[in-house]
Amino acid sequence: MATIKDVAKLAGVSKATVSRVINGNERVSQTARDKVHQAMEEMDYKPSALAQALATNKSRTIGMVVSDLSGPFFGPIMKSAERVIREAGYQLVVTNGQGQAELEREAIEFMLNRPVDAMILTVFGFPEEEIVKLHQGGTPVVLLNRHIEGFEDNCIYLDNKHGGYLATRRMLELGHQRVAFLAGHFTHNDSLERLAGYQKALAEFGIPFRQELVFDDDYNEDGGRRMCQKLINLEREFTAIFCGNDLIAIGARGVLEERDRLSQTCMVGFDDVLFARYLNPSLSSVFFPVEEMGERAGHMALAMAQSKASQIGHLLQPKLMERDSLFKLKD
Amino acid sequence: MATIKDVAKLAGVSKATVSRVINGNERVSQTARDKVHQAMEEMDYKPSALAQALATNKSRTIGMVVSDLSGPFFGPIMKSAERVIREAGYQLVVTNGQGQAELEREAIEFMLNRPVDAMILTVFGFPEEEIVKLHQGGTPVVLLNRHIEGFEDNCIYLDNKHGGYLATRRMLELGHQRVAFLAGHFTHNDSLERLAGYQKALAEFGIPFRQELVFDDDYNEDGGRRMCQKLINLEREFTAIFCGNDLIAIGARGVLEERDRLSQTCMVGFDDVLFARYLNPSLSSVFFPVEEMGERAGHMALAMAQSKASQIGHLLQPKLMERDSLFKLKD
DNA sequence: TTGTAAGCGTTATCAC
DNA sequence: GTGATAACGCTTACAA
Repeated sequence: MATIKDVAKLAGVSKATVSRVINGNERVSQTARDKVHQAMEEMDYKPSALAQALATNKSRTIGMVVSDLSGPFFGPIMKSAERVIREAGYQLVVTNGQGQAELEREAIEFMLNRPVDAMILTVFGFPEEEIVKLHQGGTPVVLLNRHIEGFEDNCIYLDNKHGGYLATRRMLELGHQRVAFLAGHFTHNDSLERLAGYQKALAEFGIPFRQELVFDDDYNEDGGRRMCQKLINLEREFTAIFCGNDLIAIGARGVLEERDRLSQTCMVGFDDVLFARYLNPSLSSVFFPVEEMGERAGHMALAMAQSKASQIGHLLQPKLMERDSLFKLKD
Repeated sequence: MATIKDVAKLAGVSKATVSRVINGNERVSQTARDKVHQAMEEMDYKPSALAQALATNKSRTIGMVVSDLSGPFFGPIMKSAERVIREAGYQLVVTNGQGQAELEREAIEFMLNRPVDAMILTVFGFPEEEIVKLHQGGTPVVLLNRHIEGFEDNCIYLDNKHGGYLATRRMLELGHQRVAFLAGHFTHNDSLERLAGYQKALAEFGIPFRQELVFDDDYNEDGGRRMCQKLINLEREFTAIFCGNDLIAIGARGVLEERDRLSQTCMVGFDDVLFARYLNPSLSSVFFPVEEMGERAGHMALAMAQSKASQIGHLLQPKLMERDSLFKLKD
């Protein structure tokens, strides 16, 4: 690998001049500039990002910690963030936190030592204070799907309450009076917010909130199965179900089908992951603008990495995607 | 941030000694070692991976280029590779190549300047010679899903022919005689190999190969739709369809359903992505051991990064997942 | 066993 | 405009 020294020698100038040419903006004579360019060309010289980083204390790298490197939810977030970041000449480094505090901490430390110029975090186990401390410690943080008081400027999150409201309202409009809510765990703030939206819609329609129609469990297929089984086994009356996410919906559908109630049960999921539309009957879902979240996260992180101010909105709006699983109450 | 110098001063030793302690294996007196450890603790010292990389010419970083950062296929590959790599104390850097030569080249250059100790590539546009040259240039390359002659030791790929064979054979066993093949583009080697398996099965059953039952198009839902429409519009007789991947299968199913032929058409997809089992009727598919591929890729890249020999298998075996969409020929 | 000093490939501060 | 030269934080001969 050719170094700046080699280029300098070949071009007959000093390293300093070559460096100036590389970094564009300096005052260098046209003749020197030409010689340098030619030499760089000739040697196929590429500056070492490593050495640049050491010298400037800027790595042009953005770190990202996600809860699941695979999976339909984080994929599009990563993808759109990566695009934005790469277009800016930065590089994205992603690691998996798996939603576990320990792994998340390890992932973050890893990136700190690297280092990165900013971090995009989707962490659940990692405590609030530490996130704030991290940011104050000099590594700017963008926090996704989590809302820390006094730290709002660094957070990007969905209007979960409105999402819950949209889904529930639509089912009520369609005549359903008994709408169950199979939430994810209420330790997740998202779940609580969606519950609030659910309640708001009920109130608007003058329907009393029934605690016995609300369940919480894991945010996955098994959780969905368990909640739906309880719902049925306890003989709770219902004609519609609002699910905390699409995986829960999948699990619940399995149970409904076994009990031969699938076609009579109105259902709305959450996130609108890719396969929702492929199911049969297709699943209605509250669309989560994942790509937009990724883009905003990328832009925000870049701005912070360059200590620029940015006017990026913190709140994303959900949208109800109506499909087969939404229909009028049958009697 | 505390540096090695600070630690040395606090511990009352030289930087060299601290460095020796950090890197374990050197001969350092116990007393010195203790003092250093205590000082590191006290200052919460973390060595700069950057400076280490510059000094040693090893970055403890593995780069990966995928064709799609989101999506059900690459997610699990990345996830398992990341786990393996992280457990070894290395870091994975992923970038998106989108299957486009230009982007792929850019992504690779990005990583070269970083630099990375090894690369895992899933690239389609990037030319063979350049891949080999890259490897010989000193950055070890692991190549996924592509098979370059004379470069086999660096490739990990699926036995596509066997996959095509398994799927087709099963449909023939179930009595189907007219099995269509909706492939991805035949510019992909994978497609050609699967075709070979398809033909092998036909031959075994003494059924003549009919070119008019084979179509090629994009490896996605739209491609599947188009191929299936052609198949039907051209009035080709068929009772079973083998699809080049699960997205093609999804597209084809859509068309079949519109024509009211879904329940009578036997179908097998390829890859066995997450949602195949969630479809209704559930989709049979040739399972692609993506996680194993990711793991092997990680191990192989690590071995290469450390110039160790590795005995990692290059060929992965597919498996047929039988679900609702596989059934006996109805008459 | 330990310290000194050179070097990794850049940038940045000075003089000239 | 340009060139020495000292950083940046670490590793690694080589000497002691």
